[in-house]
Amino acid sequence: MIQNLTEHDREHLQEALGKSGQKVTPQREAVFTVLLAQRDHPTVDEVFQRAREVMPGLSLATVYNCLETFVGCGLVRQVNHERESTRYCPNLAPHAHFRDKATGRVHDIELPPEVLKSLRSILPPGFDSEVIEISFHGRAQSGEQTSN
Amino acid sequence: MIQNLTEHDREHLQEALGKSGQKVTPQREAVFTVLLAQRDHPTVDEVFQRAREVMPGLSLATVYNCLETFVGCGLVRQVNHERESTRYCPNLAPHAHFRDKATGRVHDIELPPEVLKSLRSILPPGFDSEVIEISFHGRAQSGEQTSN
DNA sequence: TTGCGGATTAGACTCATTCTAACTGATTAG
DNA sequence: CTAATCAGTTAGAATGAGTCTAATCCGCAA
Repeated sequence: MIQNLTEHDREHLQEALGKSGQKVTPQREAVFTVLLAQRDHPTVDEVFQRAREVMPGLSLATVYNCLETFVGCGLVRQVNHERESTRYCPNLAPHAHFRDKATGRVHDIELPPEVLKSLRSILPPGFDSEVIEISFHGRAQSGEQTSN
Repeated sequence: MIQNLTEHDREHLQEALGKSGQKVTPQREAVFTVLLAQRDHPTVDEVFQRAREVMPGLSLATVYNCLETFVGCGLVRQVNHERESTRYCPNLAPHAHFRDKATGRVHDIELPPEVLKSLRSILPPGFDSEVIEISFHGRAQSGEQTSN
C-alpha cells in the first residue's frame, strides 16, 4: 500500500528540510511518504492512521510536528474548510480547492496564471498578499476525479 | 456606541427571518445591531461582549444561535481564516477577504463580476459551486482602511 | 387557564490542536 | 571513552472554539 520514497522524492525532502536547518528522520520520512502515496487531502488523524501501519510507535504529536515542519519549509500546503479539521496537500502548483458537499472530499482545481493574476489585481494599493486561498463548496457529479 | 436599528434595517431583519419562518426577538435584534454597528468582522466572543453592553442577560449560546440563524437566512456571512475563530460579516456584496498578518484585522476586498466569472470558469464540467471563498493573507500598509 | 412550540439559558461536553515535561539518540567537546 | 548538548520524539495534560442538553421562558391559540 505505502511505497517507499523514490530517490527523487527523498532528495526533495532532504533538500527542503536542509534549507531550514532540519534533518530527515524516519518519522518525517514516513509522514512524507504517506502524503505522497495517497493525495486525497488527509486530515492529521488520517495521516496518523496511515503512517502507523508502517511505523507503529509513531505518536500523534509527532505527526503534528512533522506536518508543521513541512508546511514551514514549503513541502506541503494546509487546506482549511470552515472549521473542519485541517487537511494536507502535497500539490505545490497554484490551485484552488473544491469541497464536495455530499462526500466531504476535496478536489484540486487547476488555477491558470491569468486567473491568479486577475485575482491579485483586485487588491487595492498598499495591500501585499503572500498567500491566496480559494475554495469552492458545492456538488461534484459523482465519479468526478481531480485526485492529482 | 451601539445605535438602534434603523427602520430599514429592522425590516430587512424581519423579512429575512420571516422568509424562513422565524421571528424577530430582542436577542436577535441586539446581535444584528451589533453586527451592523461595527463592521470589523467580530468573532462570536466579540459580538457577545458588545451585545451584552446593551442586553446584560444575553448568553453566549444565544449569540451562537443567532449568528447561525442569520447565516442560514443569508443575513450575514461567515469568515474563516485557517483555524482561527470564526468571524461574521454583514457585507453581502460579493467580496474577498484580506487578513493582515500584523494586526490580524480582516478587510473586505471588492470582487468585480468579471473576476468572479473568471473564477467560476476554472471549474471543470460536473463541478457545481454555490459558495466561493477567497482569502488573501499578507501585509497592509498601516492606515489602510477597507472597513466598509 | 392550559398547553404548545420556538427561543433562550447555563453548564456540561467534544474534539482538534497545542503545550509540557520527560526521554531518546546522535553528535560534539573534553 | 565519557559527558554534555541538542534536535526530535513521545504520552498525556491543557486549551478553547464550538456544540449539545435539559430546563426554563414566553407569546399565542384552544
